[in-house]
Amino acid sequence: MIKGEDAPKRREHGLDRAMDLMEALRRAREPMRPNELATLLGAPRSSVHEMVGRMLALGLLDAADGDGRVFLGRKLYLFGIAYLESSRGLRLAEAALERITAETRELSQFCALDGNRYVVLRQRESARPFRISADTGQPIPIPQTASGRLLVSDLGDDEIRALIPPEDFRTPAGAPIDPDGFIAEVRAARQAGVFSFDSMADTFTHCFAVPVEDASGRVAATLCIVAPIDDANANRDAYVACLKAAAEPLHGRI
Amino acid sequence: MIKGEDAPKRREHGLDRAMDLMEALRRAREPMRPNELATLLGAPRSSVHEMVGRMLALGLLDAADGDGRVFLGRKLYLFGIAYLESSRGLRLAEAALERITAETRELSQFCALDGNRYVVLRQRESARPFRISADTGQPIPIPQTASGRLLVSDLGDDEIRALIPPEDFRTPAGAPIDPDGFIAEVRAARQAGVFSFDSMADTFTHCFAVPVEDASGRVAATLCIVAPIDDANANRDAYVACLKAAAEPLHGRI
DNA sequence: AGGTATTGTCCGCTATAACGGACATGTGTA
DNA sequence: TACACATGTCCGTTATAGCGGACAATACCT
Repeated sequence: MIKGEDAPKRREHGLDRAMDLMEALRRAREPMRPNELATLLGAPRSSVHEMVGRMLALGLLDAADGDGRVFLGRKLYLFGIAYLESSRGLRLAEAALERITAETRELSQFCALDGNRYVVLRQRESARPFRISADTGQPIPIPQTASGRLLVSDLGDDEIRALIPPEDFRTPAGAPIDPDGFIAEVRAARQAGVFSFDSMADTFTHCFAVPVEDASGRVAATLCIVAPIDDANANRDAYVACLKAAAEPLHGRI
Repeated sequence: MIKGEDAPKRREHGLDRAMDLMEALRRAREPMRPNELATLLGAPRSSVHEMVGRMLALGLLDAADGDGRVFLGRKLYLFGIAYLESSRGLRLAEAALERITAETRELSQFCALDGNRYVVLRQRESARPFRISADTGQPIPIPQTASGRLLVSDLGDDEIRALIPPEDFRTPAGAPIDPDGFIAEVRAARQAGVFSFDSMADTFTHCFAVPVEDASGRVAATLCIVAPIDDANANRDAYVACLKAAAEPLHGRI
């Protein structure tokens, strides 16, 4: 199973290359030139040019601006809509979020892992005057999130260390996060069925997260509340109870 | 440019095959087995099996249910979100829809072509008690829609006939639509800068559509209002004026 | 203007991915 | 039970897609 160290001229499969291109554009969050993509990925320029051309023809990429820059295409948006409308998990989650925000008046989120990063799949914004919001779908280092403690809790210590890139053990501000302490929090969170802490993204919010289990009992997603710190302190028990109650009908149905 | 008629054992490129699979699943709107997909597409079973396996590993497809059925994967949803958040056209359209529905209290839509079909890309629902809604992203035969008259209006007569499949010249109920009459409506709609008719999808709504032009002056999308027939009759001029005003800032920016 | 760097295009080579067909397994029916 | 059919897996063959490198065109400095 272990491959040789000296990569002896691997020739990449087209689909993998296409995937790399789309992921690179998603991370960049802005259009790029074929050559930029090639250098960023360390891929042959000619291959990237040909692949970009083919993806443009299919609508997987769209031409941006006047020059040669490209970005994710409209086809991907249409596929995304189809996924959204046909995913039982997301439909159930939507109902759960509605219920949570209706009851608590706080921002609620449905989150999962995307590879080795955390992402918000759906969120329900509160009707508060000062609205707390976040970017849906944006990959975030796992250790920076409350949900992250739960989403990796089915893995062993070594698996967790192998999954999370070392550079992700840092706060948004750049301060290091201790892997041992993180893993300790992971174990405690899974045990308690909840994790909460003051957000690392700002200084005025507190995040609660509870697990949503799949049919085999593994943590497949989380439900979260992001609340102003004062609210969080005042309503901690009610918020946690609300989250757990909302997660109940989702277990085994994700 | 013209290929030989007798397809002499064409071997399909992997990316095209993957695209065919995803499109088939999108049209089916439900999970399918690899074999179903193979027979539906007329593709080799072994190739489809291998491709499905690779796409599952990449997250482009997800396993559905317990058995071997697959559907569009979460990755596609995440790409769709990235497109949505980075598309200037959709952002502008969102603002236009908000304005239209705020002013008219009617359902407004932003539409475009997806290949040879019409799709709703974004919509803004009215706050009416009897809400009129439609499925976003679902491909619909061009002749069944008011927007369709505008979206093909940059093509010549022959190009229009070549683009639209013969079976699409039918109402949802199955009644035939005359291609010549359709093309006449196309020309009149482009001339007037608006098209409206009673919806073919039901018996109680009326649809208005105005074009949104790209930088080269071609119709790249449409803005629409779907209203109860009585409202449409009572407010025709105001609705058309509202649509044209909302479309104005979008021209050349799509 | 001259020179350097960057980007897009073209083309032959070859590793390999799509294919076809055989095999194995499971499922429903007579 | 036996048969027919559908589905997943494996493997050798061969068309071809990804690669590397050369070339051309353009932009950006000095």
